[in-house]
Amino acid sequence: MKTADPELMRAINRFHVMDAIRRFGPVSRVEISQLTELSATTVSAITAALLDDRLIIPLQVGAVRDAGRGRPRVMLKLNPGAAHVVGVKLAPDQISVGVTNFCADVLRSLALPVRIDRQTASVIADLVEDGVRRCVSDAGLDIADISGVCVGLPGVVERAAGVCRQSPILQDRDVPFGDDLTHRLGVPASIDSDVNLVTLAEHWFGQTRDLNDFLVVNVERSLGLGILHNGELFRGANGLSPDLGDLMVRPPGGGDARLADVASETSVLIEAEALMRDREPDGAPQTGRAMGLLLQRAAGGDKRCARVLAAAGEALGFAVANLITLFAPPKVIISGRAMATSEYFIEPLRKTVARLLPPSLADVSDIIVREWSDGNWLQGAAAMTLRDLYGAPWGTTGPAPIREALAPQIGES
Amino acid sequence: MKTADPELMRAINRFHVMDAIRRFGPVSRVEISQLTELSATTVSAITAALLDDRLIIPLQVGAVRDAGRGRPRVMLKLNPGAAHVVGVKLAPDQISVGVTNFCADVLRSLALPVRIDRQTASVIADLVEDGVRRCVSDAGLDIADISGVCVGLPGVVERAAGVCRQSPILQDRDVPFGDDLTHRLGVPASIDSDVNLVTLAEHWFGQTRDLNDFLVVNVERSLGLGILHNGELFRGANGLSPDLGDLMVRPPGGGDARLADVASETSVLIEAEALMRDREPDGAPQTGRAMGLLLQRAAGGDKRCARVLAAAGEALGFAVANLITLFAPPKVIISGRAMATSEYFIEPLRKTVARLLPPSLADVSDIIVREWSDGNWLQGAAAMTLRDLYGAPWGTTGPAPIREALAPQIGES
DNA sequence: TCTTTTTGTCCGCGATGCGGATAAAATCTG
DNA sequence: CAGATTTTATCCGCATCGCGGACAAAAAGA
Repeated sequence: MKTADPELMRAINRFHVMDAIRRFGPVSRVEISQLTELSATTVSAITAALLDDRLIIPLQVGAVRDAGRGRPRVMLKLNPGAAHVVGVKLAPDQISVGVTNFCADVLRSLALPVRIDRQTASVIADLVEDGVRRCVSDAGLDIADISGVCVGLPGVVERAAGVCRQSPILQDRDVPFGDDLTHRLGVPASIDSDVNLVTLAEHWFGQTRDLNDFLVVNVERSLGLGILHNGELFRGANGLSPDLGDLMVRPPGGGDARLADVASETSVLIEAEALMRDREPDGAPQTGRAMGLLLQRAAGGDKRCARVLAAAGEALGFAVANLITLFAPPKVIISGRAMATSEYFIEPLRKTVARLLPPSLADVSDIIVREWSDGNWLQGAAAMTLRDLYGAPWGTTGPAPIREALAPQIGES
Repeated sequence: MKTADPELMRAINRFHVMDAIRRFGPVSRVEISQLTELSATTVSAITAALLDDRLIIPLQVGAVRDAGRGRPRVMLKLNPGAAHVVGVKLAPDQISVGVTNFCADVLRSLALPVRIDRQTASVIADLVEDGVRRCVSDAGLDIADISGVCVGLPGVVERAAGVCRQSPILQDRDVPFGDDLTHRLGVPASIDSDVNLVTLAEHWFGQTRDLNDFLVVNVERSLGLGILHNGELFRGANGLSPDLGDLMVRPPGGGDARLADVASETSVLIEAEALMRDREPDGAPQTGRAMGLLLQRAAGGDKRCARVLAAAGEALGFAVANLITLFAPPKVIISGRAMATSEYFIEPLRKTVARLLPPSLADVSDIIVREWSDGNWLQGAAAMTLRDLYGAPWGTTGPAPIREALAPQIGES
């Protein structure tokens, strides 16, 4: 635990100032003062320190005249060159790497179309290392210029420990990716659930920017759940991010099933395989291709194809209704590339949620659909690292845990 | 938002000191210093202020010799008389009221066996008001001595607003119980989900005292869920506490059902009614009586009765498995009076959880069963109010919300 | 009685935030 | 064009806080 001392005070206020500058673009000191409710004096002191550290810079482009008399405001903004970070996204069929500056602008990105499902963790780490080095070099930077790396991957990830407990793209469990990459690259590397990255990206850059509570449900080959609660990413105890695919549902047919086996793209494709094969006899089609075909057929009036998508939507809707019951978020964002944006999937989902939600929660949540590009993911990964560089000091003032060494001693007295 | 100023610093540290004194009974200043990691100087200053406010008192009973030389430690403890609070629990068939002191010791309690299911909110408020006044008077106190009142009731409660959104014991929705009672009694009154009270009681007084993350599942006439996350009660966005009974499940028979209609005592009794009636022809038996009978028959080897209990346990186990997947709590506490403690209910629950949990989470959660008395609930209600009196300063340093008045102004500039 | 040991308090330092005065830099006015 | 006005940013002095070290207090042991 961190005790509350002047240093913490400053850390908190400095973060507030940084946060205001980040969120409200070029902004003057007075505005920061109003936004943060800090005194002008304090803002001045903190911005002076930030300027001194080169974390922010004044915007002097023609001095945006703000149509009033008086001394003109000096607009401050993040210094794009203050730091560079690397974001990596591991997906079953692709590794995406991107270098961003301090504003999370993607300077250079790189996509390696590799089927990593069947690779060992060590091989994957090799690929990631190469990708990162290559991408950094392509961006005209040296690896020493990089302040941090964040890797997003599906599954259950314990960010604090840098360990991936379990993932659909890794055969092993408890893979210490964080330390491994830190060691390989000589740069602090962290890992997190891919959905957490997209959740943070949504919070920092998306339309949900000013919303402090929302859920992100990511539907791709696997299912992910990101929870923003009170402006912070929600993690279970131990810092484990939950895996939506591990939730259990009972399909109408009976029995128990993991949600991932019912409502993910992978499961839908398996389900649809028979339907597809009857007109496409050349074996199991490629994933991306097959999903396109399925959506196309559903749109073309193929009832059976539509039914497969609807079943997945209903299963996910069931889970989403329960999540809304638990978290009551004002917004639920369904994201994904192909299936997630199809009306044949979304409409049944919406209907199911509406049907199952208790009356008292009927109107609290908007369900919106958002398609994400690789750039968004990389921005999320960047944001995750940048958040540390900004020095967010939260989670440090909780009640003290009982330290084992001390507890018995007190019991005796 | 609260800015980080010296005042906040002091508030945080003072709370840490109060928390240490509360949790570790009579404790000396050095020990507080070690527990909180605050300097001896700071602890001395804060305890001096607390002593001055009469919130704590030195324990001078014979000066507990701690078997060492040197200046003897002055043990400090909470001043029981520093404040008095009232806790109220509303259950379908009973109103419990208790007066506690600053240490959450129940000084006097009172149980009104009233079937409040069918009463209007106004009548219930009348009953509560009378009960509180009576109990306070019985304790030899005046209503003016009471620092706060907290009412726990099942359902969806928005504590911050003092409104009960929806409850199985109230026909109306959005009942503003908080303001109503505050006005009636002239004492700050708050309401909360009953299971939140028991969760806080567990955290403050139970065996889970030093655990910062756990779930409480309360099984009585209705189903409740309390979540302790990071040492704080978890509430959904809007401060709504989730209602476990509103979670949806699919019973093996097919269709959708609210968990409350499958796994609560009420639902089990309805299910079992037919079985019971065949030997007990005198109409629907009393609730408490009927559950006893059901458990007795199950223990006596009645397979059908056991099956009814097992079905409820399995349904709840299904939900608990999903909750563990989401929150990964080290402990899950199943609490309740009758059914919750029966092996015929718990064993199927445990088995279901074990069967459904993903391998990566198989060992993270202990499921333990705890029977709660009225006293425990009242302590929880007391703790909820006392927490405010201690001045816990959390949740005040989050990122600033965009204030509507200011946001457009910034957009223009 | 004197030493040793442990506990609690006092003093001075540095850091922080804040309010008010002051400087800075523009427009408006005559 | 010079002074008044207005708005912004900074400087100064003050109060509060936490902390480290010196110091007092209170007991047991030598």
